[in-house]
Amino acid sequence: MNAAIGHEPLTRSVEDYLKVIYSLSPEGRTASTSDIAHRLELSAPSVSGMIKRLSEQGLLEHIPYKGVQLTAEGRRAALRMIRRHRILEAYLVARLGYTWDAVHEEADRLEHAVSEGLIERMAEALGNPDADPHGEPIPTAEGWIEEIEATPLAEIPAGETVEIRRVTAGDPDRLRYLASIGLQPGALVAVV
Amino acid sequence: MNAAIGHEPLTRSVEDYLKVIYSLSPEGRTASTSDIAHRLELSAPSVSGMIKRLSEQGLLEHIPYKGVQLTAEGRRAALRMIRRHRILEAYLVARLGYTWDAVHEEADRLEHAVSEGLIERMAEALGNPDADPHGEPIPTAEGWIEEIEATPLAEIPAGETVEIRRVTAGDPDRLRYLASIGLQPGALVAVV
DNA sequence: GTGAAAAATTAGGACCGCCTAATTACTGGA
DNA sequence: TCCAGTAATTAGGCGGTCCTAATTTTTCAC
Repeated sequence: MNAAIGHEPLTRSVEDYLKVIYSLSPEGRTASTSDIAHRLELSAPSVSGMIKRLSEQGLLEHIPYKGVQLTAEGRRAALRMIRRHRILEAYLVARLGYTWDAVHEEADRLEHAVSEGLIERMAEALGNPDADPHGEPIPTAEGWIEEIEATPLAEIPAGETVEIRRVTAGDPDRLRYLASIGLQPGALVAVV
Repeated sequence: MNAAIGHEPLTRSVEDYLKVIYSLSPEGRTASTSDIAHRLELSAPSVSGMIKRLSEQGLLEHIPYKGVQLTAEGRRAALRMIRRHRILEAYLVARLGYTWDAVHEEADRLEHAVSEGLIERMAEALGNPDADPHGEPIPTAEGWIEEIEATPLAEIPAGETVEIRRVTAGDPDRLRYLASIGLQPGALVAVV
């Protein structure tokens, strides 16, 4: 019945599981119980139990003792959360003076509470950006996400000048340091 | 231990109870179980159970079969939620194009998720407003709330011209109607 | 190929926040 | 004053999400 309107409301927990599983199972690969548990800072049995419920709900496929993969529906829900998260981060930085090291935590809580409508208003207010402050691509409302390709800085030969695409660090201290030396998406750096 | 830092984190449910109890027990009066249940759209036994937990936590005082009243701590928490709610409403209207009939629902969800810091940034971005879009006063961060005095429009004698202070309607349809005839806080109306 | 370590699951329990049904306490009219 | 109606509480349950302890399955090194 709710399938008709697109998606039944998911709990915060479920939303968190889906996001983590999405990021742990790229390209048709599979996420393990213990990796999920580690990322969510939960015990493995808790994750086992949730996996059972989620696969019964059709959000993921589970091969016992092997791993877990999102279904199309699970992936859609995960991308919806990632879109929310990244638009929130972009908005907080652009409009409310947040620094990129501080937005993650705030967005992590807000992403469960904002309505679809508010997210779209925020996106629109920003001119529908396609990346968040860290350079991560923002999925479209339809669930399409750009596969961005970038070469790790470490692999750039000395002497070349390149543009920073994204910064995958998560640690606030590290992010502050990187910002302090100007190492942010869009910056041009010469490798020495 | 958490009392030292001001307040332990409250659950969404608890926050909702405190808000409702605050609004139902003005001036040292008491709120009844059934009124609370009605406002929260919960069963009376659920409310009874929660009241027990909240009074054990020191957030309210309960005289069985008589009613309930917030403690200083409960009142502080309630005012914190009201501040959040009203700043959110003000921000959504001022900065994201919401109309005053649509903000309530959004703020009701966000108020549980925003950080103190975000609320203060929003307030600051708006120049620390002292009322929300409905004219309701916004408590300060310290928990002080303006007692606004206004005369119901119905009590104004015909022929007088007065300024609308606040509009206590909650129904979105009614609010849209009132907005359509210009009946919003700040408007000057002549009573006929 | 086997046995120990690692990973995953099952078993069993707790807490929160809700419910309905049953009971108890209060209140106001005859 | 007493009793009926109303309000509140207690009793007992349930789903969701977490936990620890015990068990099972898999994997890997020898």
